[in-house]
Order: sequence, then structure tokens, then C-alpha cells
Amino acid sequence: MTDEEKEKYFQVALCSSLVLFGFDGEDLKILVYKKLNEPFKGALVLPGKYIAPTVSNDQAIHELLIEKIAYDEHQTYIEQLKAFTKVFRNPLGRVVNVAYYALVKLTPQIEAKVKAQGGVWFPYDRVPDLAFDHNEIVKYAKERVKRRVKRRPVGFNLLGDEFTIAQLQSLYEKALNRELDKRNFRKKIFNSNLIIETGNTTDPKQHRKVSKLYRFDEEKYEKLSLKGYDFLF
Amino acid sequence: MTDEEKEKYFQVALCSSLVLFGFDGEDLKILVYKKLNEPFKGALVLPGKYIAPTVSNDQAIHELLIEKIAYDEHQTYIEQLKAFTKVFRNPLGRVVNVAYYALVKLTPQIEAKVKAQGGVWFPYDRVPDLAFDHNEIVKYAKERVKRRVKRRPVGFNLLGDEFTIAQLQSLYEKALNRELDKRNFRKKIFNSNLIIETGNTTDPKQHRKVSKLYRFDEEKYEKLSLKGYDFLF
DNA sequence: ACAAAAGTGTTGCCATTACACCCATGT
DNA sequence: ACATGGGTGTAATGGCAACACTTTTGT
Repeated sequence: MTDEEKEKYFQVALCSSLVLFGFDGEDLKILVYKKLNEPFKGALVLPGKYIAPTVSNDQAIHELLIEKIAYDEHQTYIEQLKAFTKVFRNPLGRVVNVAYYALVKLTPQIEAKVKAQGGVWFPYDRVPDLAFDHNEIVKYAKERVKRRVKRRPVGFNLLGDEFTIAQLQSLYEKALNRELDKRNFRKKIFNSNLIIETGNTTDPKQHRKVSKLYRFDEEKYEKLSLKGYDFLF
Repeated sequence: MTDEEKEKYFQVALCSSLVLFGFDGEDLKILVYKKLNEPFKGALVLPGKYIAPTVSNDQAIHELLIEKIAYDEHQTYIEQLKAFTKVFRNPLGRVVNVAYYALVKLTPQIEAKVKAQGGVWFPYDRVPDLAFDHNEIVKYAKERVKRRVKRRPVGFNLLGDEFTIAQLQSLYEKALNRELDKRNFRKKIFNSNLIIETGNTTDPKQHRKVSKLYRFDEEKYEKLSLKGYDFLF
């Protein structure tokens, strides 16, 4: 490549936006910020940042998650969605947005951090209009999550170490956007053998009736997924 | 964004590589070129090109397909795979590769053009070592195609307007990398109702026995896919 | 007493799998 | 005559969907 060509091509900027899904045991939400500077100052956008040529995307997303939610690496599922590349998607110049999504269980710590940063959670199916092409990114992310949830147990990343079957079902209903039969749901989940009773129960003070707590059997899943195992749903 | 920041961030180059799958009615192949200039001169690579800041990715992929295979737009399925973004994937600097794959039916015209351009087809499961991170891209593309073929009738893009059930089955066997039962395959295909007899048959001079030709019912598929219909396999 | 949420089985249906032979034609 | 490839049916199995009541406990 000639120097001339180098000058011609090495003029693009790289950024990443993140569609962050959070589940609090009841509702599934998406994180949004109000933009503080131009362009589109004041508009709602996904969390994101520009990436310098020497910084890896992984590093950038990692930083973004630390800044915005003080996350726990081991409890977070992160995956690239795809690149959004339209020529005029950003008024500053050609900016390629390599978008990601992540799944986290909401904890009081995260809630506090988000509040401090000025972030707002919107319910999964009531995300307002966003600037840039971020509506499109959210739409794409929701479809991806729906597919993933159907075929792999990624949903477990949205729950804590322990959870009730009702919570798990509620999560699946939100993500798939339809109601599921309680008995059939239990059957499927228990038949998969990917869930273990922890022996603990919910706090009797919080609910009418206590219920059993379970955890995800990661080891068993690792073994199965090596064989190309498809989860269910 | 300050001018200083602009200078810092707008220094990345954008390129696209294409994993081109071709089917000739018998075998599924992937297109590869020998690199003519540095870096990695002489090594095998996927077809690809750098993208100027003012050019859209769609435009670039379109040009690439015209250059390499003189393709027919309407008979080609194209989809973005994802962005490959590693910092040191290219020795010239930070180059983000937004990779695509495409499916084409091989015709004598395409074969001739490819030959003229110095391209080489390798069988689906015998692609040799490639330069850059192109091995990784091919691997990713194969997985994507496998999934797509399972759930949507994209496979039909690899066949012509008319095809025999045997050709269709052969394609599915190659893409899914396993053998399928002839009777069960026909049952599934016909039950889907997405295939129509054209009334024509294969040329009796080419085979021992003539066989019926079919075509894909696009209209019916459009209707079904609006309802979130999942194909089969 | 009643409201709220946890937990539990059966049945019918449909999709998937496994499996073997006949027919038409070109050599 | 035989080799090649097209075309056809059935039975067993397993997963999925539809469906209603009892139990516990806080108010």
C-alpha cells in the first residue's frame, strides 16, 4: 500500500455502543443515557465510547462497563452484535460502530452506580427513541438475545447465583415476549438437568410462601456444549 | 469532540473480507485468492478490499462481487458476519475488518470470471491456511451458514431457479456436514410447502433417469416468515 | 376467610427417526 | 444383465402443548 493510499484509508473512527440488559428478578430493562455533549446533546443514547487505534475493543467494552456499572466480570455475558457502518451515521465523520450487548443481574451496587452516572433503565419493550442509529442497534440486540435465550442458557447470567423457578420463568417470558405454561416450563427446565437445588429457600418474610432456590450447573453445561448440545425453547 | 480528539480517533482503516460460498449442484466450495502485494505477498487470503471513508460497506461488497465473480444481484444472498477488530491483525495499522459472507450458485460465467481473476475454489471442509486472521473468519462463516441453513431457506440461494431434490439434499448434507435420509428429507421438504414443481425435468441425456425439477416458493416464504416462522432442520 | 404464589400429572398430537425395495434408463 | 440414481410408506418414539387443582402462609 502506498503512502497516498494509507492517507486515504486510515481516516475512519471506531466506536462501540453497548446494549446492556439488566434483570432485577422481575423486570428486564435496558440502560440508556442522556448525551452531555454535541452532537445530539441532550438526546438519549446507548452507553458507548470512541476507541483509540491502540486500544482493543475488549478493553474498551471492559472500561465502559466499569465506568457505567462497576460490574463483576464473571457474572456478565458479553457478545459482539455486529458492525454498524453507514457512511453518515455520525455527523463528525465516518465512524464505524461495533456494537455489543451484555447481560447482568441487577444488584443494589449496580443500581447505585448507574444512578450516580445519570443512567436510566427502560423496560425491555418500552425503550424510547434514541439518537444516531441506536434504535436499530437496540432492535438488533433484542432479536439476538431472543435467539440466544432460546438455544443457550445465557439467561442464567441475568440471574444471581441462586434463583427461583418463577424468576427464571419470568425472565424467559420477558425475553421471548410471550407467556409460558408453568408446568411445562418446569418440566423442560428439570429435564435439561442443568439446574441444581441449592437446598436454600427464599426468605419467608418476603413472600406468602417460601420457594426453593436453584443454581445453574455450569460444569454439566460445559460438557454438553462441547458436543454441540442445543439448550431448549 | 475537540480537534485533538478527532486527530486521535480518526486514524483507523476499514476493510471488508468476503467468504464466498459456491455450489455447483454437487460440491460446496469457498473462494480464495493468492495475495499479489505486501504484506503477506503470495499467501492465500479471502477476497477483500479497503473501504474509503466515503464509501458504504454495501457499495464496497457490491464492487467486490462484480470484480471477482460478475454476480447476479438477485441470485446472491449477502449478510454481515461481524467485525474482526484485533489491534494487530494487520501490520499496516489498526484495520477493522467487517466480514461478510455470500451464497452463489456457480455458473459457467462465474467459473470463467474467477479463473480469469486468479481465484481458486476450495472444498468447504478443505480450505487451506490463510493469512491475517482469515482462518478465523472462515470458521465463523461456516458456523453461521450452518445455523442459517438450519432455520431459514437461505440454501435456496445456492441453487438455480430450478433444482432437483437430490441437489437440494446434497447441499444440505454438505452445509450441515452429515448425511440425511432420503425419504425423511423429502417428507420434510414437501411438508414445508415451500417448494413447487416446475413441471420440467432434468435433461434425459445427462442422467440415467430423468428427475423432476422444483423451485422455491418465495411468496409463501415471505408470508410465513412475517409470522416468525422457523424453517426446519 | 381469602388472596397470592408454589407446586404437581396426564393425555393427545405431531415431528422425527429408522429402515428396504422397485423403477426407469444408459451402458 | 447390471449399474446408477429416482422415487416411495410405515411403525415406534419422544418432545411439546393444553389443561386444573391443592398447599402454604400472610393479611
